[in-house]
Amino acid sequence: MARAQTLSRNQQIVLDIIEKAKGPLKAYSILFNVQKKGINAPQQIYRALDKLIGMGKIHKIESKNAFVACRSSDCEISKATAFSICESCEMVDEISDTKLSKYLSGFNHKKGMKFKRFNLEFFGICKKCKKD
Amino acid sequence: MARAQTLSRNQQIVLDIIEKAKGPLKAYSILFNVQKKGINAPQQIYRALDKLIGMGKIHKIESKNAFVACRSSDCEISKATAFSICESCEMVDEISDTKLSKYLSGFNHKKGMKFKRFNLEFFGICKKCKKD
DNA sequence: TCAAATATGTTATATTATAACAAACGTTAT
DNA sequence: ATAACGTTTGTTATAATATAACATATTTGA
Repeated sequence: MARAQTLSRNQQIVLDIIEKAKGPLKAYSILFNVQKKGINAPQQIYRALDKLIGMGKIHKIESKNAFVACRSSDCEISKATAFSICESCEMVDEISDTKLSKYLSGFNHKKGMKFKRFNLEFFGICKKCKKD
Repeated sequence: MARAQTLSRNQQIVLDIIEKAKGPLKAYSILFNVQKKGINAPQQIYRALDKLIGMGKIHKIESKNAFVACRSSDCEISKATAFSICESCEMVDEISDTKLSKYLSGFNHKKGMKFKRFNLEFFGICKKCKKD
C-alpha cells in the first residue's frame, strides 16, 4: 500500500526545488542544483520525480520534458491536468477550471474507450510577453 | 514562403513509413527502417519530421516521443490536436470531434493568455485490450 | 523481530534530439 | 542561361533525456 503523505529525503529535496522554482524545471537542472546535497546521479532524480508524480505533487509538462509543482488540489493525483504554456518565456501555468475539467472527464471517445486520465497543453504568448 | 504541397525525397520516405504504420513510430525506429534507402543519420529523420509536423502531415505524441500520421483534415496545421492513447497496447487514435475542438479553441485562460494551439492526450484501455 | 516493501547509491548504458558545417539541388528574376 | 537565394541533403560529433541492473540500507508493519 502506498503511503502518499510522508516524503523520503530525496523526494523532499527534489520537491522543494521544484516548488521554489518560478518555472518548469528539467531533470538535469534539478540534478545540478542538488549535487551539494549529496545527490549525484540522474537515477536518484528520476526516481524521486516518478514518486512525486505518482503522489500528484508535481506534474510533467510533456511538451517540454520539464516538471512543475502541482498548484491545484483539484487534479486528483493527476488524473486531469491542463496547462497554459507561453511559447516565448516558457512560463507554465496550471489551469484549474472545474467546467473544463468536468467537460473533459466526461468526454468519452466514440470508439469505445473509457478514459482514465487526460493531459491538456495550451500554447500561446502570455500577457507579459505580449507587452514587450 | 512555404511550399507545403510537394514533399522532398526524405520527407516523402519518412511520411510513407509513418502512414503505413499501425501505431506511433519513434524517430530511431523510423531511422532503422529507412537505412536501406540511404538515410543514415538521425538528423535526416528529425529534419523530415519537423517539416512534416509544420505541414500538418504528422503529429508528435508528446507523452510517447512518437509520431503518427494525421488522419484528420480538421486539425488545421496542427493547431488543435487530440488523441486517445491505450496504456496497454500503445495504440493511438486521433480524435476528430468538432464540438471538443470548438470548445477548446474557444477556451481562453483567465489570466489573459490567448491560445494559439492546444494538444490533448487522453489515456485509458482500449476496447480491444479490455476484452483480453 | 523478522519479513516485506521502499528507498538509496552507484556504474553503466540506452534513447532522444540538436549543433555545426559543407555540398547539392530548386526556384526565380534577370 | 546564370546568378542569387532558399531549401534540402549528407555527415560527424555531441548534447540532453531517461532507464537498466545490482548491491545496500532504511522503514514499516505483522
